Parts: sequence; C-alpha cells; structure tokens
Amino acid sequence: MSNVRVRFAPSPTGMLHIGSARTALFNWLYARHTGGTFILRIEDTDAARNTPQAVAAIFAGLQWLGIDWDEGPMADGTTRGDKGPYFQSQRRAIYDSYVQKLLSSGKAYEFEGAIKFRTPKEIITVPDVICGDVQFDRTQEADLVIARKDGSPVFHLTNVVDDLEMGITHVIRGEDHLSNTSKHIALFRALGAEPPKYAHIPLILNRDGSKMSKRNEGAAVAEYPARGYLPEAVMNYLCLLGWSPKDNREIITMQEVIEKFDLPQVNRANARFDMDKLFWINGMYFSEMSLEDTVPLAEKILKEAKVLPADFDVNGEDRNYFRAALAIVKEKIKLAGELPEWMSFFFTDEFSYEEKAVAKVFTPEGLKLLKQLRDDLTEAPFDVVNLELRVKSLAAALGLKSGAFVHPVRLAVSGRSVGPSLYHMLEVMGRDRVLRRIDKALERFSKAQAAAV
RNA sequence: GGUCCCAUCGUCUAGUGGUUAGGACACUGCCCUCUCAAGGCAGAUGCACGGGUUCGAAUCCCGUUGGGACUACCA
Repeated sequence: MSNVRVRFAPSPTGMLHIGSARTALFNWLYARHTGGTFILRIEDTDAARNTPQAVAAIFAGLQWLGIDWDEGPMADGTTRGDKGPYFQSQRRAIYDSYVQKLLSSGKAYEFEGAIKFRTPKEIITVPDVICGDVQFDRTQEADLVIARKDGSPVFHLTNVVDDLEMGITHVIRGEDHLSNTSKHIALFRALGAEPPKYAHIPLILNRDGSKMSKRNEGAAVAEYPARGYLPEAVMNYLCLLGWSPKDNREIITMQEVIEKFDLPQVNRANARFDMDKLFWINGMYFSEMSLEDTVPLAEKILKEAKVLPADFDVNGEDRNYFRAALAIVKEKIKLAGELPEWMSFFFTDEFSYEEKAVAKVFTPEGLKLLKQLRDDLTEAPFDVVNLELRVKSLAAALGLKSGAFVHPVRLAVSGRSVGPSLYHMLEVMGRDRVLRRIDKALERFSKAQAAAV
C-alpha cells in the first residue's frame, strides 16, 4: 500500500461522459499501479443539477466499466473511507470554516456581500507531471470569488479544500483545468498547505476535432451497453487514447495496463474518438467471449429489440435452438447490438425479403433450382456434412457452382442475402422449418412472377 | 481579444539527432469462399509551414499557421 491518493470528482450532470470516464480510468489505473487509494467524490454543489438519478448515472457508468473505488459513496447508499462526507453538498460547514480562516488571516475579504480571495500577484509555476512546468502570470489577475453573496462556496474553493482535507497526493484531471491550477496552487499556499502533484490529461474530441459535448454520439457511457458494446472493449479503447503500451499492440488486458501505466508516459495532445476502432476492438473481445457468457447479453438485447418475447426462457425447451443459432451468428459479427438484425428470422417465419436480392436471386431459373433442391432435401440426413454434400453434388450434376443453390435457399429461409454459414444455418433451423419456408417462398414468388408475365 | 496547451498517414499511436519513418483502425486490390465476417498477401496515404542550431533534424530553438482549453458569484 503506497501513500498515493487520487480522486475522481465528477459533478452529477445526468450522464457519465466518456471523457470523464477516461479521467476516472487514468486515476484508477494510477491508483492500482501504485497500490494507492482511489477516491470517488461527488461535486454536487450545483443544486440545480443535483438529482439522485444524476448521481446514479455516475455509479452505473463506473460499475459497468469495472472501475471500482476504495473510498467514497457506494451505489448501495453506504460509504467507505474516513475522509467523508464524499458529497460536497454535505461539506458546507468545512468550506465555511476555511473561508473563515482565510478571512481572519486577511487573505480574503468581503466584497459587496461575496468573499474574495486576495490572489497573490505573482508568477505561478504549475509543475505538471505530464505537461512539464507551465507558468502563469497572475500579476494582473483579479481577485477570485470564493464564496457567493448567498454564502455558498464556489468550485475552486471546494475543490482545493476537499483535495487538502482528503489528503489527495495527485490530481489527475482533464486539461481543461490546467489554467485553473495556478489559482488552486495559490489557495493551497494561502492555506499553508503543500499542493498535490498535478497531471493534466489530454481531452477527447469528436472524430472531426470538435469538442465532444454531451449530446454528441458516443458521449454518454450508458450508450455503450445499450448498443451492445463490451465493457472490456471500451476500457481497452479508452486506454489507447493518450497512452500506449509502446509495443505495437492494440489488445491489452487491464492487468497489463495496470502494470505498465504511469503518468509521465501520457500523451500531451488531444485525441479524437474513433468509433470504427472501438467497433473493431469490440469484435476482438466479442469473438473471444464464450458462448455461455454471450447468452445473457444476447437474451437482454434480443428481448429489448422484441426479437424474443419477454417471457422467452433461454434455458427452457428452446435452449439448444437458441444457443445453436447464437453460436453460428456470433462468429460473423463484432457487436452484440447486431444480434437482433442477424437473428430475428430464426424465431419467426414472418420476415420480409430483401427486395434487391429477390430480383437477383428469385429468377425463374433460381426458383426452379430452389424447387429441385427442396425435393432433394426431404429424405437425406439434415446435417451440415450431408447438406453440403447434397448441394454440391446437385450443382456438379448440372455443371453449376453451388452458389446457384445456396443463394436462393438462403433468401428463402432467412429473407436475407447475407447471414451465417448456410449449411450450419439449415442444420440449426431443422428440416421442417426449412422446407416450410422454401415452400412459402416458392409459392409467393412463383405467383408473383406468373402475375408479372 | 488575452493567457495557456498541442501539432507523425483520414484516425489512434511508436519514434527523444543518423530508421527504407514502424504498428493498428479505416480504405483499395488479390487469395480463400455459399453470402458476410474472420484469416492470408499486397498497396495507397504522414513528420503543417518557414527559419535557425548541427556534419546530420520528425526529434533541439524561434516564428507562422492550424486545432483545443481557460478567461463566471457553473463545475
């Protein structure tokens, strides 16, 4: 156990921003790397934004990502740590006493009802672990308001007081706070305390370089589980924004990152969020995930998409069918969010047919071949090996490529031109379902063609 | 406007004076193939610009340009 104490201090805004999550991640990594303590503190002094739901969004986001904290409020309402309370809204008396202290030492004064900090007019150097020494000329700066007319303390004061009271050793936060830091250092000094070490990490921008605000796509952590992303993938991707294992690897376990992570190696340039790369990383994790681990995830997503009825029991009588279908689809996709689109036809005969594919595949010739194959499928064993054998020998006998049969069948049984491996799909669906769907397609599209002629 | 930060392929990055500037995503072509993925192979694309320093600069310095942050009695 080292004496490192770092904190993540979000304010409840109704969502956990992906950039905030990355800040939390880097604090967490540093704490775990050094064997220090990771603290969660809720900066909820803005009463307007402070709702239980907004705080819950922070807990939910961190928990989903797998970022745990050693001190602070827990999601179940309990508190860990002896430096609390960890909600700023409950620390008013502490702030008041510090304001008083500054007032009585003459370092603050009343101004039209508010309290101003007599900012030292000097050049202050911020020794930043990531950015190096950064100088701020405060000789011309106006004094800083630390308490409003109504007596409530402002951010700069509460932030400094809490970091001081909670024994924070390293402040790891977004670069947007770099220019605030000279004020914070001045406050620490006025309070007779040594400022913590500072590490300002680069910001995450949109793909086009603009600021990622809460309304932008991908800004809210909650979007990721909703879209079927895996927390391990999001964490892995976030680590790669502003930090690198430096050995040309993209996929890396949190255990390894914890071992290698350190502050001086963090990049100084802002990074842009690339959803394509996250998608790819997610695919890497998704393909490594066991089928059984995928089941609950698939169940949730398929039920939300109404592909499965709400009372569908994944361990009930359709257990094997569900798993078999999931297994052959899983290896074709990168994201659980693709599951509804890829699996809906397994569970209903009432699907639509891709129009372009119909025009291309259900030609008179295509339907003739489909009929021929259908009649060939009634007797032979209905398994992958035999199915493939039947299709290939049938095609060979006619001097055709197997695709001549494959495409019409795929379209007939799924309505799609793309999907899982056909022979596996047929085996999973079973003879009855397959024949039924082929007959249905045959009837419908033969009639349509007769009518067209 | 002022202050501060930043600048290697489209994007994320490796690189700390001497490299054919490496990897990954995305992109293109080919192979494989029942489609789509995966996989394999090949390819295109980059040191923002201009000055220095140096025998030698992506690497160090200055300037320009561009991007970002801050500039609240918000956090």
